[in-house]
Amino acid sequence: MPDPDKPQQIIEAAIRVFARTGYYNSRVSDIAREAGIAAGTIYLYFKTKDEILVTLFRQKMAQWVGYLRAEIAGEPDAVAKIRRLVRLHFAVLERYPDLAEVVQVELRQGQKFFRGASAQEVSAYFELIGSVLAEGIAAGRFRHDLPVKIATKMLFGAMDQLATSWVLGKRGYRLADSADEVATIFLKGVARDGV
Amino acid sequence: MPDPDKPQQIIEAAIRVFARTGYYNSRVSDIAREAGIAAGTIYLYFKTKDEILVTLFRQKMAQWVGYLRAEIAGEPDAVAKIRRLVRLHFAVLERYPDLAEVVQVELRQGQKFFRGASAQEVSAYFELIGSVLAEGIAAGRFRHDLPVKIATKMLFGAMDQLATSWVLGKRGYRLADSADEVATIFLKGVARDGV
Amino acid sequence: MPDPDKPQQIIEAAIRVFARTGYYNSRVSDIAREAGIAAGTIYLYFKTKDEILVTLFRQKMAQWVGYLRAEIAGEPDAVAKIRRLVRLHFAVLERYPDLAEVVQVELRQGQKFFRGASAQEVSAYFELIGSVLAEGIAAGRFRHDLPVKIATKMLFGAMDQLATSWVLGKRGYRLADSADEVATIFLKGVARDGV
Amino acid sequence: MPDPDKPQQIIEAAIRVFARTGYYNSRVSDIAREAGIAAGTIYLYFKTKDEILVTLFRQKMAQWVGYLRAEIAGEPDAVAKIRRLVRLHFAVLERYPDLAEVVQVELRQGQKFFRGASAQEVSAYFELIGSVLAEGIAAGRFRHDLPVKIATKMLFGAMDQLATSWVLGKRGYRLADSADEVATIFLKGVARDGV
DNA sequence: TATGAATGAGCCTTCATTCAT
DNA sequence: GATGAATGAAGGCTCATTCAT
Repeated sequence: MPDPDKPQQIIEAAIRVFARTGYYNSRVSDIAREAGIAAGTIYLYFKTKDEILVTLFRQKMAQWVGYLRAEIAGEPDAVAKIRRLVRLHFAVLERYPDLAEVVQVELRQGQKFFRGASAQEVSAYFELIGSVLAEGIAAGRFRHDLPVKIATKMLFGAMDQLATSWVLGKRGYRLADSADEVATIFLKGVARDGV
Repeated sequence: MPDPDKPQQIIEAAIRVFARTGYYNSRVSDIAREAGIAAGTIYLYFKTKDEILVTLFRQKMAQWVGYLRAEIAGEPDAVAKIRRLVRLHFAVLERYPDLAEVVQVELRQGQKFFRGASAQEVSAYFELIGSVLAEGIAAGRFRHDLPVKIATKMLFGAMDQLATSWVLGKRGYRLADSADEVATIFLKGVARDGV
Repeated sequence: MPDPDKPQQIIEAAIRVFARTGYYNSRVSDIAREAGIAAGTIYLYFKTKDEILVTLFRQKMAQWVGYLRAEIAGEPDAVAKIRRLVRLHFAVLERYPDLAEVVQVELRQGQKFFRGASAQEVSAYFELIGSVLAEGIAAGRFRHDLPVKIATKMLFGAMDQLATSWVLGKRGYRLADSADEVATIFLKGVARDGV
Repeated sequence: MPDPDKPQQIIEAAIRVFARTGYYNSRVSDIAREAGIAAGTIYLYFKTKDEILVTLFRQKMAQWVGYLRAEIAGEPDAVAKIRRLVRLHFAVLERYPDLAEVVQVELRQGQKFFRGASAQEVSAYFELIGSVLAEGIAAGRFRHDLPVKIATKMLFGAMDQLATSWVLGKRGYRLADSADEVATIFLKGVARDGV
């Protein structure tokens, strides 16, 4: 009977290993050792080394977006939702540092990711942000002529850069402390005039 | 006598090759072929493949930041400088697509870059933005309590994400068209209340 | 208690698999799947993959030679026996194409076969032919100074080559149609002068 | 400058290694060691391990057939040509034992050879034999209704089997000693009645 | 300085075999 | 006996780097 936990264990091990040495500098056998299994075992669950990375990213991104979506649903309006979303974005990264490392730094390799298999998962995040912005426009909280796509990418990029700097700065401070400021600046930037 | 042009030719060739296949999937011999020289010749000018990438990034970042600094110096105030900076950031990427490809997508590999040899060059860009923000605060155009570091990263991240999306979207539209909107949203976000 | 049919089922499955992909390109798990059992089960009946092949060859060769011996026994003289033997040789191959594939093409790998474990079974075939030739010499049908060993190998080689060509030609014609001609040419070649 | 001898050296080394351990049991690094070069060097001249084997076979077969064709051309008639051909066939194998080993035993693996890339080279040999038989028929030395294709395969198979037995018997006798007997039996078998 | 053939360490992947269930 | 998940040794191939010319 195939162990239903193995793939997950391998993915978690891969996150730790990739976070430590980077995808291209990690050997499959490193992942195996980290997972406490034999190298060959990995191939019972993943066809290639690449597939581990793609699966890892898709799964984590999907979980993440799903989690964010559920959490912000309870907020009363678009402004509160954006504030919550930024706070959660940072909180997740702070809670799962290895994951943050992989997502922020390692996954930025052309071809394989945003451009490839995982484009869909990233779009889901964009769509989540976009829908909140649209809600805010409809509610008159944001500029009625706000270019949603641009604003979406700006917010994502802003959060992403804060996170990247934090990761590269070896997490020497609390990322969450920046959340409110980031939200404030962004919200002011997209606010309806006179509000 | 060392040919003073060779290293530059190699770097330009490397940009094209990395843009096409990515750093890890590019062979030194590919760069050599692209540069019209023999593989061994590269080692007369660079100690390792890594060094090509680091040199490339440092040089281009330094040029870029120098160029931006010079260009925005002529602008009358911080607001105009930010607008100009965003426009130029996008214009450069649009003008040198291979460079954009490398900088936006390929260079996001941990260890080797932001975290390592090139941290300094990225900081220079951050400092440029930061100084403009400080100027704006001093001039009363931006919030007097603006957290400069956070705002700096937000602007950089926003531009970066717009650029990345554009590169990954195979440049199917004019990146420059977004410049003014990006600047507008950001400027509004950091503006002094009541201005 | 060991299932007495299992080894045979494995052998029959192996014949089909080897015929399809060749010995070295067949996996033990392929044989298992073909036999409808688990891979591990094979090791209850065979010590190694090699052993399957050796057992297969020995068994089939022994059966084959036994069958031929019995069949030709009823023929009145050496000439009729040779004719019958050639016809049967071809008929068997035509009837069991997978077996033909394995014997003709796959088993020709040095070390493991003629030279090794199966030498005996092949010799048995040679001895059968040799004994018919001797009978023919004694009966004055074949040259009294016929070099029996050479003639034996010639007949075997001739049949073998016809069969191999037929297998490699994807059996696009009736092999049995050549039987009489082969027998005729051979018999004329070894006949006593003036007969 | 690519060494024009390297591929040939590799082929000759491969013949010795394959003769010793068989194709599937030989490692590329074994061939390299035998050739006195590094393993990687082989890949400068051959794309895959398979390609070595195919190239080897094609080249040697072509040389062999070319040599036989040239040599028998000087013989006065078809009968003399067949005698010469058999003698030479055996002589070549006796002179190049490693080649004999590879050709006789190792190359008999389905898929890859007779059936694949080398079919053409084997056919060339068949055609050579066939043309001599046709010549003999035209000259009235062989049966006018001789089935040339069958007879061709018979002669090839006969020679081949003699050679195989000799190789497998570790060459404990002189193969050439059988040449005349083989030729005699075959020639008698195909001779025109009453000649 | 320039070349590019040669090197050989390194790694992904396969698969025969084992063994706990 | 039967299973099939797990093992881990093995090997083909790549490619950064070297060095004789």
